[in-house]
Amino acid sequence: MAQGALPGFRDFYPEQFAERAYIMDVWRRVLRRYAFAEYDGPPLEPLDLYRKKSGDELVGQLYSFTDKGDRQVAMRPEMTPTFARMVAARANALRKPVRWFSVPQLFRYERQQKGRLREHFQLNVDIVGESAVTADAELLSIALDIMRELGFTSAGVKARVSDRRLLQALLTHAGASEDAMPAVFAVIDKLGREPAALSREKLDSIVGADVSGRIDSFLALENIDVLSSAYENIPEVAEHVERMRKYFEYLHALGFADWVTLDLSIVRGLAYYTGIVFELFDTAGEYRAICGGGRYDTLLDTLGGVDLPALGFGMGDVVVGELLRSRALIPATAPRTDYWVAGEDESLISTVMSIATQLRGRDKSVEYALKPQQLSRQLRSAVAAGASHAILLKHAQLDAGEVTVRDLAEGTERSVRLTELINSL
RNA sequence: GUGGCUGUAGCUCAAUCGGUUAGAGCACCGGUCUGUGGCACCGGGGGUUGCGGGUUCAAUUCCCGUCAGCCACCCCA
Repeated sequence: MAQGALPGFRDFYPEQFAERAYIMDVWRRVLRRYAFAEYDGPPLEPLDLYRKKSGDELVGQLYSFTDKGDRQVAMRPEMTPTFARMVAARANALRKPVRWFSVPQLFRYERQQKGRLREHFQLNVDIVGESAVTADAELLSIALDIMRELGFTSAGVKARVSDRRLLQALLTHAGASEDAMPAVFAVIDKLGREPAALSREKLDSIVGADVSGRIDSFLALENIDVLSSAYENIPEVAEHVERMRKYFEYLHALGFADWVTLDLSIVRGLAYYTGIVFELFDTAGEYRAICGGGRYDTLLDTLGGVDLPALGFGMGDVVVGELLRSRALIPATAPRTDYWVAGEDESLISTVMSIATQLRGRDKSVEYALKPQQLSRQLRSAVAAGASHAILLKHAQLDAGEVTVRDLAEGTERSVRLTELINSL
């Protein structure tokens, strides 16, 4: 058997390429509606660019090597550092808020599994320079609008939202100490991925049973109004609850109230997020997160030395593609050939070419048999190619300047002057 | 990186208990067809049974290794 693609890499045959193009078309179409501009950067970056943000554990998962100039380089595993560099370099000149998106191919050296390869295309959407919660609502609205455009409804896809500032305030109010916070976040992040009893046990050992019990009960809250009335008299929490309440209000105004649920256990790893965070899931729970993002107000400072608030999300093509395929939501590709030109015998090949050229001059997609074939065989090829019309050339008709145009879907045909046909296009 | 399952034609599968030249459908190419497509019939190309080693008179079949795929873990995008 022939050598295939490298593990975790994909060959895109025309059928797969069509799926990928469909997804990317939707991404670009929706982002244009939200007035975002597309950018890109290099697929290969200095290894150090990723060391700063991620530390050495992540470096182990990078597709990295030493180039011929003895530079340590890595295939980009994410877009954010590149984005941060680009924004930082022109921070003063850019009109704020910056509304940019990109569709980079990203790489990571990891064992592949469901919904996860060593390479994928990921839509990256970012807003820079706006700290108001309106920006958070606008951002999530984009992710949800994409899912709607792809054919999903609020019954099939849900966004779970949280806010790290709110979670922190609630934890503090429940009695968790500053020192315990990172460990508590780690346990909360793992809720749902490990048995509830184990999580509870870990939590008990970090903060004690009393605090742990209080944490358990507020994590279960899914209704912002309940949360709101429970904490309205506790200023250090109420401030953050109020922001979340507004977030829901704005999402309602943007038309996505049904798609969003509060879930304080959403932490988004232990990464760089500082505020509102969200993840999109299929409601059947078959796939990993479709998309994730949130606010990262300190990252541009860390990476680029520019203190600007920012927020963004990433959405990969692999999970989205699997989900679309399983829900039969990928539209059939349209026939790609407009005309198939067929001659009744070999002597007409030059005429076939000439007519094909005229049709192509009218921006039509045209094919014809490259070797002599019987007319029946040519028509069979035309159908197989998905052509919508065949143009049949016969000596008797050509003498009068006419050709036969056959509608391959209807099975009807008509005789028409060649010049008229061309000029009508 | 760890563990489990699976590898036969481009695809889906077959091959008795380990036994002759590894078969079939679909797809592809051609013929019947000097002619107007999807049908039918006939023919053709395509395989180091993932790869390597072992056991055996004999391995697609049993054993070991390896590679690849799937799934889960780790971790995250």
